[in-house]
Amino acid sequence: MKLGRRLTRKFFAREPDQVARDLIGTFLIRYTADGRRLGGKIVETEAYLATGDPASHSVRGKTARNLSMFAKPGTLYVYSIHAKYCMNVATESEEIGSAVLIRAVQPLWGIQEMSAARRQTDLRKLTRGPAMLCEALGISTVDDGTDLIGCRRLVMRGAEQSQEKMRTGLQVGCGGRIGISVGIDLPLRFYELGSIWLSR
DNA sequence: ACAACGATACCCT
DNA sequence: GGGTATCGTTGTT
Repeated sequence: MKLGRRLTRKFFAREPDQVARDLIGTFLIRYTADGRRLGGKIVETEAYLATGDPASHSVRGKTARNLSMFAKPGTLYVYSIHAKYCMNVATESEEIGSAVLIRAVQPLWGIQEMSAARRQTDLRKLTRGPAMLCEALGISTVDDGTDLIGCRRLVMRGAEQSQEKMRTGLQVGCGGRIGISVGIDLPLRFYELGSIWLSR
């Protein structure tokens, strides 16, 4: 697996649906305290808009909880739900409350560690959902507000070449978002077509 | 101080 | 596909 460059501030400083689409096929990597690598390929994301999106946590403006959505693009927004955690990355620009939810990852590195963290040996159930992947990677609200640009412990990297995506036939599908009751008609969920690692 | 509620997932069927 | 455990955030007393 050839990794490309770390994703830049500029990458995240775009509309959340653009970022969500382009994140498919990139790599999410967590380095443990002893330097081991956990993570894999991002195969499913959802965009949450700053305006006109009733499902977005930023819909009622800035609060203590969603502060990281309004931080610099590339900032991690981690929130708790149902006694679990979900991770997002802030997009566009500071003071604009938009983000991309990471929904599913294809496990590639640190299978042993992630299985232990998930208390789960079935690979298909390791990172197949936003809360699952956070548990597998050891991400919680202590990571909220982390600036991904320049963070040593948590890294997002591109594929080696943008052409590589085309050559390996990675195609991105799009549809309505999952697990919410409003704004489900908006085509803001993105996923790798044909992937067996999606949340649903 | 407290109760309701989720951008969930698990454990059944 | 349905019921429910579980807990931080939020809005209401």
